[in-house]
Amino acid sequence: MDEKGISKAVINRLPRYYRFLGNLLDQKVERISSGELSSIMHVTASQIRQDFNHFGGFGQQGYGYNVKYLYEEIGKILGLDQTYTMIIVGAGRLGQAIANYVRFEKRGFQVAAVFDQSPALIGTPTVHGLAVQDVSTLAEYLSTHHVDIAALTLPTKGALEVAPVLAEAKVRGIWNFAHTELELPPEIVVQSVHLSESLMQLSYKINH
Amino acid sequence: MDEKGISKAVINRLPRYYRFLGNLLDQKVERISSGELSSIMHVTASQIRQDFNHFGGFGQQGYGYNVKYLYEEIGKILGLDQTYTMIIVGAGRLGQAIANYVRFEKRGFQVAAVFDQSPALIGTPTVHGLAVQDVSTLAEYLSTHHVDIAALTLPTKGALEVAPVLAEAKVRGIWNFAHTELELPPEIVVQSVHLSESLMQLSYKINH
DNA sequence: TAGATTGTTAATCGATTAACAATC
DNA sequence: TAGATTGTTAATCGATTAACAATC
Repeated sequence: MDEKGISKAVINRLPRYYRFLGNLLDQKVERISSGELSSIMHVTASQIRQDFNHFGGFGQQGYGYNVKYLYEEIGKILGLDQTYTMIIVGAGRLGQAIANYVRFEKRGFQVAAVFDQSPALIGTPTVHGLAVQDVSTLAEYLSTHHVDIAALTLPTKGALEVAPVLAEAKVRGIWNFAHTELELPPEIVVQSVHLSESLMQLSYKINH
Repeated sequence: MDEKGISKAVINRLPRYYRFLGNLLDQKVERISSGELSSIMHVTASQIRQDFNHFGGFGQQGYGYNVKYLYEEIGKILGLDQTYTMIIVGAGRLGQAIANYVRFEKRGFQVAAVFDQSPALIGTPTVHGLAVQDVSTLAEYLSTHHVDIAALTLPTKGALEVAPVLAEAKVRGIWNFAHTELELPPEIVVQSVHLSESLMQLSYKINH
């Protein structure tokens, strides 16, 4: 299990492998060869074998890969065998969508609190009876509660204000939906989802 | 303007350039060199010059790049000088977020209709008075209205059912938020946003 | 003109694909 | 054992960086 120095390209492919393997599991497929997986996923068999080998041999010569085992191993590499406490900062439609989404889709990510700045939203129950808290009380909340991940579903200005508060509290990761880069100490992981950039890429492809 | 054969890596970077240049414009910056842009964006100056040159010389030796001109040219390359008619299929929280988002954030993308399958949502006014229509009437709608882009903000099963209807109507692009690949004729562009994969990547990074 | 900075070629680096020996 | 398929090395391809001549 030499997981050091795995290239970013490989990591980015892991969730897709995980999704396809999950589908195969649902279809009760027990084993699969790199060649079969290759034709389902439209990538080369060579890449599949190369990718899996970065983490040590998951397969068996002459047999292929055990779907359940491979699925679970990739889940472990991705850290999906653990649980994470998550807060949502920004209780607008996107924040609500993410809160619900994470709750239903993924077991390991537990939404513990939702914050917003708008008086109109504060106190409103959103998901599963979680009341929206005032974002001005965020620092206080963080001083008494452990939080692994904060999802930032609020406008740029708010995100820039909130980022240092989260850094101070040593949150482990930030899932950033705001249209801005966040300047944070290197130990805090930032994963950004720039929806406008995705839409621009779609726009480009439509025209070329 | 030789826009043929531009690598995917370059295209994926264009929206980010566009965002930074937009910020610079807001700050009334008139000109910028690849060196300055390099230090702001944390990429090499060499890459910046290489990227821009794929589309023909935007700059001037000894001077740098004119921010406004460069911003507009990249906008054109991305197709942001045009308008697009868009529909949202799936009127849950994510669909509502996207509908609002696209309306407010980006001028060129006009939301013309919103569809859902749930009786509880149909008829409900969502954004700017757009009533949610029954997804079973989608084919009919498409036969009488021009649609450039469809955003799929509904579960996998629904997305797979709706995709061929959209293909039949020759929608130009699909912005896919469902956790699945869509099998479509090659002339239909698919841009997927897999939120769960993004969250898994965050999870990985937290642990490594 | 001199200084600055691009445009562009060449060198390096990294990622993907091909090939095949190892082995189940 | 023979056939299948991995694990892994070598070859290819593509993308990034470095260097510098062109030129504003």
